Amino acid sequence: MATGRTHRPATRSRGIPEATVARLPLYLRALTALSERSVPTVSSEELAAAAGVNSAKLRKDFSYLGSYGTRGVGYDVEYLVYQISRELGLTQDWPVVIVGIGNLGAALANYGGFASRGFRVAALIDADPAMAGKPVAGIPVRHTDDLEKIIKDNGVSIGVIATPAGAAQQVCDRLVAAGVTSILNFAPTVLSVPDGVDVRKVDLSIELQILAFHEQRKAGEETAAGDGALPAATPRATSADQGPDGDVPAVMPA
Amino acid sequence: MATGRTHRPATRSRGIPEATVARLPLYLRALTALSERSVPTVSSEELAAAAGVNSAKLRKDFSYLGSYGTRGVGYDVEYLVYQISRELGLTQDWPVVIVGIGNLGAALANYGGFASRGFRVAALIDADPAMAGKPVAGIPVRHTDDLEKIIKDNGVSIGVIATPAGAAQQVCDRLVAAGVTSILNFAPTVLSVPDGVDVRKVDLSIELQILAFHEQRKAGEETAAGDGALPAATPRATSADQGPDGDVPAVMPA
DNA sequence: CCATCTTTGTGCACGCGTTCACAAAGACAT
DNA sequence: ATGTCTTTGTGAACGCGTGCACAAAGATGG
Repeated sequence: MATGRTHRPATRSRGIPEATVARLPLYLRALTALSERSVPTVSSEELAAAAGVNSAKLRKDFSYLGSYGTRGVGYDVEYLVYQISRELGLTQDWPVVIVGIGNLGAALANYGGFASRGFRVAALIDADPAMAGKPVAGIPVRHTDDLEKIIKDNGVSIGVIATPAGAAQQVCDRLVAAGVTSILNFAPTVLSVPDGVDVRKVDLSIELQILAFHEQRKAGEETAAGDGALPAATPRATSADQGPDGDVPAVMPA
Repeated sequence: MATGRTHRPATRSRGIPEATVARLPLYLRALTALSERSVPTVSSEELAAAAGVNSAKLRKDFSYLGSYGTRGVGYDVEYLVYQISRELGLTQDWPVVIVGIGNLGAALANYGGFASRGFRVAALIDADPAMAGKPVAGIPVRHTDDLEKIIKDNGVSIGVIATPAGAAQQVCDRLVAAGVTSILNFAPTVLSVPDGVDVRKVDLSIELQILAFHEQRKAGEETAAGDGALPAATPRATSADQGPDGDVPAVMPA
C-alpha cells in the first residue's frame, strides 16, 4: 500500500480513527456492489468477507459512525451506503485537477473511478506548450501558466500530481499557494507542505521493493529450513544467494 | 497510501518490523540521491529530513539492520546504499509481468522506475487478441493464453495486475497457480490468495476518498469554530452542509 | 407473553509502532 | 593522553489498532 499522511497528529477527528477512515471506502465499495444486486441487508460477517477484513474490526469501525445495525438481522445496505458516503464527504462534488499529463496522467484522466464517486476532473494541466489544447479523455489540456486561475475559478481543493519527480515540489507549492489543501502524489519524491495540507502518496517503485523484500525472504526460508510448502518457486536469477543472514558484505567503506 | 498486506501475521521476519521495511525504500531513494552528489556521509538528522521522517525512527529502523553508523559522524552513504539494497533483495534481478495493457498498464510499462532498481519487465500480457504482438514501451504484448508459459519460462515471481476489476481475481488465480507469489494489484477489487502469497494494492479511488474525508472535516471545522487559519477554501459545491455532526439523516430505511 | 436464536456493540487485553531521552561510543582538538 | 563535543543506538513509556469473547438487543416462533 502506498500510504503516507502528513499533517495533524491524528487528532482523532470527531472520534473516527485514521485506520477506520482508510477502510470506509472498502466497505462502501462492497456495499455498493450489494446494493446493485438489490440485497436489502447484510451481516457483519458477510460484509467483512466481501471487504476482506475481520468481522469484529468491521463492527468496531461502524460503531464509530453510530449504531446503524439491527441485532439479529444485520445492516441495511442502502442506509449504510448513504451513511458512509456522507461520512466520507461523497455527497458533495469534489473538483480535482491532474497536473502532469504524461503516460500516467493520461491514464488517470481516463480512469472511470474518478467520476463514479463524487470526483470530477475539473482540468488537466501540463507544462508542455505542445500539449496545450489537445484533448485527453475528452478534456482539453491547459498550460501550467493558468494553474492558479484554474484552481480558483473551479474551487478546486484536491490536486493530483503526476509529473516527473523533479517538478513535483514546485507544482505542489503552486497548488498549495492557490488554495489546494489535499494532494495525491504519484511522483517519487517526498513533498513538504505546510500544516493543514494533507498529502497521500502512491509509489509504484516502493511497493515493488516491499514485495521484493518478502519475496527474498520466502526464497531464503525455503533454502534454509526446507518446509516445502510452496509448490513452484524456481531457484531464480542472479548472484548473492548466500542466504539472508550472516553473509559478509561484499563492499566495505574505508 | 494504498497499502494492504495479506498473508503471514507479521511473523517479524528475521526481526525487521513491517513498518520499517516499508520505509527502507524511502531511505534508499534519499541515499541514492546523496550518492549521486558524491556526499560521503550523512547524519540521521539530515537523512531523516530528506526522507520525511523523524530521526529517532530512522535510527531505530537502521538498528534492525545492524550497527552501520559511526557515532559522532553519521552513516557512510555508499555502504548504507549497499546494505539496504541487499536487505530489500535488490541485488538480484526480479522479472515481473504486467497483466492488462490498457491506459494504466501501458503507463506502468513506460514507467522508468521499473528498470532502475532490479526490476525488469519480462512480459506484457493482455486478453485482447488485437493487442497481441503490438509493441508497448518497446515490448511486444503477449496474449493471456500464454500466461502460464511466460511465468514459468522467465521464472517470474512478481505480477502486476492492471486489468479491469472484473478480470482481476481470475488473472490473480492464474498467476498464483503458475508460481507467482507476490502481486501488486491496481484493480479496484479485493483479491483472495492462498497463504504464502503477498498482495499489495494501489487504489486511486480509495486514496481520493480518504482525502475527501479530511477535506470535508477541514471545511466543517472552519465553519463551526472559526479559527480562520486556512486562507482560501471557498464555500464549495452542493447540498448537505449542515455540519458534520448531529444532523438528521435524509434517508431512513423501514 | 415467553423462550430461543441470531447478530450487534463493546470492554478488555495484547502487541506493534512511535517517540523521548540518555548513556555509550567514537572523532577531534589540545 | 585527556577532555570535549557530536551523534549513534536503545531502554522504556505511551498510544493506537486489533481481535477475543461476551453481554445486550432485537427478531422470530410457539
